[in-house]
Amino acid sequence: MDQAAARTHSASHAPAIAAKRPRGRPRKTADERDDGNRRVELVNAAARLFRKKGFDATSTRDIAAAVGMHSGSPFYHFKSKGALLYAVMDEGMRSAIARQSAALQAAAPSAPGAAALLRVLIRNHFDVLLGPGSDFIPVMLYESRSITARQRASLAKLQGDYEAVWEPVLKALSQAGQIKGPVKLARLLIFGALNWSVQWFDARKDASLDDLADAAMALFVQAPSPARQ
Amino acid sequence: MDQAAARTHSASHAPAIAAKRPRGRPRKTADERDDGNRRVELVNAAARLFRKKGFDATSTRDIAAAVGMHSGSPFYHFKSKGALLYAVMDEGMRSAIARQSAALQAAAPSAPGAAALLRVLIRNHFDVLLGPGSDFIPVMLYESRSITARQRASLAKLQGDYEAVWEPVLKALSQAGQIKGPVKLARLLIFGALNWSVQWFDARKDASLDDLADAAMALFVQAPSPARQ
DNA sequence: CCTACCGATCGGTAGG
DNA sequence: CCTACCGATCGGTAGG
Repeated sequence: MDQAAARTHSASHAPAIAAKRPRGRPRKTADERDDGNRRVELVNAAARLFRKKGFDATSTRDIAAAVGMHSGSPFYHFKSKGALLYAVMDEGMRSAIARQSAALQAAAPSAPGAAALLRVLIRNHFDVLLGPGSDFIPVMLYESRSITARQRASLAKLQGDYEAVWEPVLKALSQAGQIKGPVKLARLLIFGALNWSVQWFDARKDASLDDLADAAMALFVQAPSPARQ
Repeated sequence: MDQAAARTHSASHAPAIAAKRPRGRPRKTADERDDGNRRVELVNAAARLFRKKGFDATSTRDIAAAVGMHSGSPFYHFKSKGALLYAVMDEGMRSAIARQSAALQAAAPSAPGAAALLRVLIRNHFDVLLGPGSDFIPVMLYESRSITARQRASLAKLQGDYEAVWEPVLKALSQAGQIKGPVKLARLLIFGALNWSVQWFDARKDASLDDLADAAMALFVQAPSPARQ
């Protein structure tokens, strides 16, 4: 909670005035002494650059320059470029899981059906992929070739947690005849349809994220058979 | 026709015995004098490596070594590494378009309906993405960040040709009520579902390409309404 | 297509 | 976190 509040605060005022930071102990020059925040800045800059240019095409110098550091300084915070990439992915997954839980929580009071739950999951997924500050998950999806097998295994566990929430929802819709075909393949195809939006979605043109969620629901989920129920 | 035949012939016997080539004028040492084929070998090796390791992580030395050349020699055939990437993408798209035409041609005699046509298109698309020798299109899909704007525009034209065949089919199914939601978004979501299979499909486990096509059809296309028609 | 090579860039480190 | 630096690698070229 404290952690989340600090993150929100930092994110909201950081772009405004980067010069003076009245918070924290003003010892020394009251400048450059805000330890942990530089690490966060590095991860954020890395996420943005890795997404825009790709991991291999982004140099650690690019990242350092983006946060006003000199070329060797990122290695004071991260032991390698790969560790920075992993931090982006790990943080992205943990944030996505937290946001998914929150989205479901917000929808819980109305005791929604499986279709309504899936819409919440899909809508949140589009937000995680395409919403403001959404560089982390696209990096995880498209740069996983550049992490080690051990790191990939750790992330796969988080992805399993993320997808575990979808499984009962999809299964229920499958059993109700509203999603057709093998549910395992349906899940893979649906995630593909959503994840690919990173490639073509343009927030300025195209539809809103709500339009996207509506279109996905219409395409994948059939109306419940009026005969039974 | 001649060109296509030559390509087919070359592709079919090349993997067998790479040593002696009885064809062509056996002047000189009857070795290393088969001009144009080295270019094809380079493109094939580049496609395989670009897919496996990514464009940025593949060095021109890797590609040279893969075809038994020395480090500077690929630049005798291609003026830059980027030109090699573009050749992979361009050849991949032209081949995909040709295969799509052939697949439709083969299905034509039975005068199939829109749903049957879509299945042919989807099945061929999976083959292009996941079938034997299918490195070209995945490279085009996942490495487009590394080509120039001009090259991207040329490829977009080819992709337009490829997708133009899908449009009337999807529109017909949409008008028949068998595909729900805005047809433009449906097309993007469907291509996403198919293209993402590159990330998870494992030919050894999982389903066959026919199973995949069946699952996609079941998920996207609803049974025609029995009331009307 | 090989030989020999170059300038640039990169990830990373020592030592403060 | 900066300064100064290193070894390795890379795309590309001249000149045959």
